[in-house]
Amino acid sequence: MYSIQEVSEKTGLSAYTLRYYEKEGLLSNVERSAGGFRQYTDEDLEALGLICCLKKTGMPLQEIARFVRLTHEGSKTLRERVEMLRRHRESVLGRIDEMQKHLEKVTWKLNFFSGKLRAYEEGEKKEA
Amino acid sequence: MYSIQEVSEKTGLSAYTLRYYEKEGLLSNVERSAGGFRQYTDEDLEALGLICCLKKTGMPLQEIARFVRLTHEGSKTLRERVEMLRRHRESVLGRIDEMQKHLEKVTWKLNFFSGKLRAYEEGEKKEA
DNA sequence: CTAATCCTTAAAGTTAGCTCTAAGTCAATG
DNA sequence: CATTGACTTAGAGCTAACTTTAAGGATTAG
Repeated sequence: MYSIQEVSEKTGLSAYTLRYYEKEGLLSNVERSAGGFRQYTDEDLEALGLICCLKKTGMPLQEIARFVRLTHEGSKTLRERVEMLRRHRESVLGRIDEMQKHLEKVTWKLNFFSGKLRAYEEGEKKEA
Repeated sequence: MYSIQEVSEKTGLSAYTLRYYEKEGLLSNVERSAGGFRQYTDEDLEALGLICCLKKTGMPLQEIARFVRLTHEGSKTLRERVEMLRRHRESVLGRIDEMQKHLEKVTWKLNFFSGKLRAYEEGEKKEA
């Protein structure tokens, strides 16, 4: 059982954000202490792991919330969830691919300017 | 020479966005017709290519604007520009790497749920 | 000539994803 | 028992990157 502060440290998400996520339906059924304090279980941390993973790969919070809702509806939504993950996976693959293409251009530009810089510094040396 | 509309079509950026980018200093010295209409040259398109590339790899507009400003200041800023590109390249590499790691988890989850789905559909068949 | 396109400034509106504050109460720790 | 930290709701504020509107005027292509 972890306090909101501990989970914040473990996940890198602020306590504000954790409450916000809960409000937005990304995380549900978080247990409470007798006094009403959130008590996160290891399962919650697991779930947060998936959430962060989906978020970091660019899935919008709304869609993550939908995924979580479907999960709570049980097996009859399995097809839909698999479909969501499949599409998301495709989109991530696409974005990685795009990034790599753009990276080539960045690298090219970097080399280009590095060359210019070397030439320029040669020029400076001569002047000195 | 291309009209703003044509450039919009070529780049996928709206005319609004093109004017906005100009205002923010991402694109400068765009030529004008006698009547004041923007007339983009092939060079401008080139520059837009780099801008889009940097943007798509996650560089904030402010930083792109800085890069463009430095470019206009000539060779004495070469070192700084090379440094910017070098750092940006590193950050892109890092993000691609992170994405790939997260992708593995997505793939794993997808396979996991696919398995569950198959089992579930088997169950359905038996019932029918 | 006329319809379609472009121009301007200034500012408001939008979306996503937080981030923080207020105001007041309650719980846990030493 | 005092201090620290958590709780609530509701709403304001923030950043980035647009997007749109308003209002009026000028230009260009066919």
